[in-house]
Amino acid sequence: MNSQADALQAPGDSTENGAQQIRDALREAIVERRLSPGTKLSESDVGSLFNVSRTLARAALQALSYEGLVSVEKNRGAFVAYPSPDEARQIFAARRLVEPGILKSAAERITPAQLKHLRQLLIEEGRLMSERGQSARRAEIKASGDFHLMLASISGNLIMQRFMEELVARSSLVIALYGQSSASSCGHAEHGGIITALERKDIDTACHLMLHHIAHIEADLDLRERKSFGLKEAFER
Amino acid sequence: MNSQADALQAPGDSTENGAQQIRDALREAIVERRLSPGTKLSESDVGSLFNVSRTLARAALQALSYEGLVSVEKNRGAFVAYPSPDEARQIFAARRLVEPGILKSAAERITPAQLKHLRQLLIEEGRLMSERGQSARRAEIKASGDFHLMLASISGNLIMQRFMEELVARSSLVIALYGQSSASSCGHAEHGGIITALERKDIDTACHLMLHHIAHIEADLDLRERKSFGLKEAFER
DNA sequence: GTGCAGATAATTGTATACGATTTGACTTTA
DNA sequence: TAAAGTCAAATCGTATACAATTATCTGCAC
Repeated sequence: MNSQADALQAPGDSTENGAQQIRDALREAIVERRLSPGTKLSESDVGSLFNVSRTLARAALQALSYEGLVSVEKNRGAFVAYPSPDEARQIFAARRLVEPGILKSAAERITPAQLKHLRQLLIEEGRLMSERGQSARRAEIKASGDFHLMLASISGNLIMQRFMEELVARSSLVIALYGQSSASSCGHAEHGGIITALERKDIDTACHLMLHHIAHIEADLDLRERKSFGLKEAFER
Repeated sequence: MNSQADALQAPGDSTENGAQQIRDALREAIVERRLSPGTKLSESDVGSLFNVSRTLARAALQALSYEGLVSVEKNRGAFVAYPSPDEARQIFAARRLVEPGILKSAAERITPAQLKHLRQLLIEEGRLMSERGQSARRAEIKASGDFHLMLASISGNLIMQRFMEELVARSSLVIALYGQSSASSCGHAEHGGIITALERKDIDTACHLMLHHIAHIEADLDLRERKSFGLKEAFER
């Protein structure tokens, strides 16, 4: 069960208090796909893994359930969320709904320094793509999300930023479940295009590129209803 | 301290489990302004008020802090959130950002039955406006928010619906703090206008009306920085 | 009377304990 | 043998206990 939950224990800022530290470590593990959808996260196991009591483990799991990354079933336990195809569609619908607005907001406030920072992020992302190894893959996933989060941060609206953090994290789960071509490579180029449009203050183009970008990510998903695996279909092959 | 926390204990669906029930009751009390911003919510007090242990009270308060309705300060306790003017602006900026999109989504899916339901909600809202008494006032506040939540519900996106619930609840706090004319009366007419536009499938008009509506609510706020009340200005009256 | 220092009270942070629910295995019986 | 019933293990739900932190009060020096 914990074959995949080995190298957890994220660096941690050590300035946070117990439950938050665990929550952040678990979230990172989920977003970077070291923990797969459906994995059971029992309170005892989480607690002993981090050397804390069930109390704190439970608090962390509750927190993650508010973010949609963990689903807790009454009297049964917590599991890494396993978003349904419909849920996946809603997540991307939400992104299509808010990201153009965030981008517009960001475009109006962005400073040259921030633009430079975005470019750096893009370069780093490209570098990771060319590297090999699981660790690089994880970092790439994270970097790809960070681009969108950076835009939210630039928009200056903390509420939208937090919402985007949730959406990006949940998107990562969806891609882990339904993604086909493991290459989010095309995404990189699109990020570049958006930055270029931003540099030109061409907001409309930037928004359109963003919508296309989200559509591309979604197009790479296979969201056919494998409804509970039919109970029969699961064996007739 | 609890002079304003008397008639709590909301009806409750009795199908929920402990902490959620308390969370919902507290949220309702906050949104309906029976609990004012800044009110201290100590774990013991909340627990004994609902006849549960601190454990559950704490869980409920944590949950509310994720929604932004309660702020918990380390080692000091939980308080009904006291949004800063800047936070208030961000809340409304977020609403301007997402509500047109939600409205568009809703317009595409709305059924005649749902339109009728919206109309009914509007009538109920109007009825409450004409009534007198605190209880009617509370119900009016709730009904006014319910209009926006209903639209989110019609949009069919659970994620956006939950986000709107958070935004509407936090807006209620902001209005309680910074609202000037206690009359959100003008809002009623604007709700009606939006419904009418929806009936005509005139999405653009509906979105514009929505933006104006949000702007009007925000315009009724006095968001000047009363920075810590100056320590002198607070008493020279 | 003002300011500092230590003690005391109140409140949160975390761990542990116990009861309730679910799950899977084992036993019994037709 | 298959179905049903019963029991034991694991896990969650909640309460309580204790430790750590913060706020408040008291007393003393100045």
